[in-house]
Amino acid sequence: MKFGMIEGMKNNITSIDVARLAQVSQSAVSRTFTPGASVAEATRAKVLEAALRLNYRPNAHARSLITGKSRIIGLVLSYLENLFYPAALQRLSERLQKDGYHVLLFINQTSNADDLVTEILQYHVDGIILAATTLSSDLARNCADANIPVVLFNRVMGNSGSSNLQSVSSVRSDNLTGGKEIANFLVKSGHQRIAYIAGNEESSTNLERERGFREGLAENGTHIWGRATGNYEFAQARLATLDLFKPGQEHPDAIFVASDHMAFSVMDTLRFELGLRIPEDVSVVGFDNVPQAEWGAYELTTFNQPLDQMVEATASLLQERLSDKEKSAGKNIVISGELIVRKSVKIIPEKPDQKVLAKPTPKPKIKT
Amino acid sequence: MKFGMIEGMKNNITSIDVARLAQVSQSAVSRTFTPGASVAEATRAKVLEAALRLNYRPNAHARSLITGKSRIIGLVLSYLENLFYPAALQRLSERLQKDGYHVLLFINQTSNADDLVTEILQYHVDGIILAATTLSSDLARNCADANIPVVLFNRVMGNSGSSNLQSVSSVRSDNLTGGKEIANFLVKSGHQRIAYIAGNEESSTNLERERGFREGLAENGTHIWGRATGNYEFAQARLATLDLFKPGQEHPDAIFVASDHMAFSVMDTLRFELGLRIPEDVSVVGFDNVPQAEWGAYELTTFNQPLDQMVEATASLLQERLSDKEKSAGKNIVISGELIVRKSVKIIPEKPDQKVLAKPTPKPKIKT
DNA sequence: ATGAATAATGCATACGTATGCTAAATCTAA
DNA sequence: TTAGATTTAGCATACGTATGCATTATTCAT
Repeated sequence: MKFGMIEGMKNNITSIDVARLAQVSQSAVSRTFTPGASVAEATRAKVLEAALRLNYRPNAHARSLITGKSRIIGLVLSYLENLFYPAALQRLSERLQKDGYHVLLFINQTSNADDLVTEILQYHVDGIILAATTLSSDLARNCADANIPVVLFNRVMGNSGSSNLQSVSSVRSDNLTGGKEIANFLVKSGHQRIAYIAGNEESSTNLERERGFREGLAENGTHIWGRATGNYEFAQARLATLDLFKPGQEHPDAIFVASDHMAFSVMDTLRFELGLRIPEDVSVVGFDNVPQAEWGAYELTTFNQPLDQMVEATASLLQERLSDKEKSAGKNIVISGELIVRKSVKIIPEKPDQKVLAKPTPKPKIKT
Repeated sequence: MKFGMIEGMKNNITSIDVARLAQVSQSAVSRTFTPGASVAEATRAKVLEAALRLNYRPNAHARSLITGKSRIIGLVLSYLENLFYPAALQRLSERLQKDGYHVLLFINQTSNADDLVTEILQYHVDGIILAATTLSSDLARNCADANIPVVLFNRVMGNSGSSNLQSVSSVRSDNLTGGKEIANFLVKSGHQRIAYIAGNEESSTNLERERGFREGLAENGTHIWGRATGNYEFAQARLATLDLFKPGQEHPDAIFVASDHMAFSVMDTLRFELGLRIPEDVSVVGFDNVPQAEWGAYELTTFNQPLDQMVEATASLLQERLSDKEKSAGKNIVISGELIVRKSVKIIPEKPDQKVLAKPTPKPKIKT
């Protein structure tokens, strides 16, 4: 191999190099690469040719130093095992790229969100999306001070501490209604012993889904028959199932599992460890409607979180904050979803001789 | 809301502000935040306190402008449906964070890799990881010129064009041996009509796996009985399966599917559309060993790609290139995996009266 | 105590770009 | 053609930090 700096080989080509070659000022080069700037078509052409020849690309760091905008969005995730998040990540990424933004990704399986956000702030990101993670009120204040818009994706800010932070927005689906509709559906389809397997007890998603579920059951004159916690994890969901199906005692005839990801674990456990049939022996309902839910092995009835709409809302929310500057306050956007009926729930025909439910509830039809 | 700049409210706190408050020079502040720099403990303390009070964080852009290092790694992915990639992403991200690097994520489902790398280069990333994507030789040259190390993850550079680029490394598992071992296993366990469902025809993973598979079969005196393409996609894998199992004709008794993700689709199709039992009627083998493979619904026999080792190798490779500067040439690292036997393959007892292998291959029905 | 060696500090500059301002060039309307 | 309006080009500066160099403070051995 030849020695280092061979003719024409320069490591960092700057706008000055291009300017020299194109016989123009550095300003002209800059303006050529700044949309909307005032450059004559002729010089623009000269610059572009020189840039092409030298293989020049503007230095994003220098640019953001001047403009104060990095066109980077910080994205924080907790885990990716649950396919809902890879799907969300992919769409968010593509959506932001379309707007000319780039994604600085952080996964805080181990470390906590606060430290990460601190690191993110060093890059002077234009905005932050927190998915599957919450942030402390301290951090929220920091972001507010730095005037960086924050969007919680699929979470809301706990009212612990200052939830009055108007720089924090959120996008989520209508977990409350989701829980309620599932309750309705299970009761109407004739189930009597309805259990709940919870996700992370502190997460807003779990709280809302469970509350909606309880309210829905109450409206039908019944209540949760059994409950266990799966913490949104596959392995724990199995244990929760075993807990609800201890041998020698009566078991649930339906389970609402707080996420599809856990529901798959529950279904596997029911079928292959406990030898039960779904839906003949037990009905299972999930939440999220991840791609796997429609796979033949599961055919899971679940509540759809409209990912595209959620992503779109998140991106628009960011855009709005980024243009309006101080203007818009933090919004909490709720996207309504819908029940997707597949084959994991048994429709129990109403036997006339059998007191099925609270009052009459005449039609065990399916509601969408 | 009150007017803009209230007392003590400053948008961008710089090292100069900290210096002023701490009664030291800007240099002292810089050195305090530069590991290994020469600062007295006393001044360091003063600086840290002032920084804390002002909530100061060094500006990463300004820093990289000076140092020429951004501590950012560009990571390019194609798709995330296949759980192998989310898993890889998560581990890569955590591993790089541990080394103080941050991940700029690009997903090029739609756009092509070349444009993306162009964008990445604007951020003067310290390195690039390409997973589930190849890059053109043009791009490789660009990166080489900019002296940016590139690592292909789970891919090798096609020999199209200049594969002599010594700035491009690669990390992959031993696909060849994997294919071979699977062939061996299927033959030894008594299968006669062994089919292959391919991934993306041009991908190095598919080429290597298929080649190993063919060689393995050849060593056992047999060959591929049927073949179809699933292009690494769930829906296409179903069509490939239907193609191999056209009604009224003999069908395979074993299928090697080029990825677990496709294998799930194949299994669902076999069971729920074609009414076949696994492994009694058909055996299925996958490749990757994604988490789902051990789920009760599938229990998929597959070849394990040791993710942790691959990630570790990738990170070390980058580190090596980043420190040694010009030194190290591009390496191609191959990590050996191993067959994970679960329940999706039937072990057919050797019947004495039946010539099992080598010669006969009684019915040359469909040939690919 | 004293000179030598070392550590700590500050000054000034450079990184690569965007942009306000001024001067020059070009265009428009009589 | 010419004055005025408009577009374009260049100059100079600022963004926030790291770092070489010179200077001063501190340590250490003798």
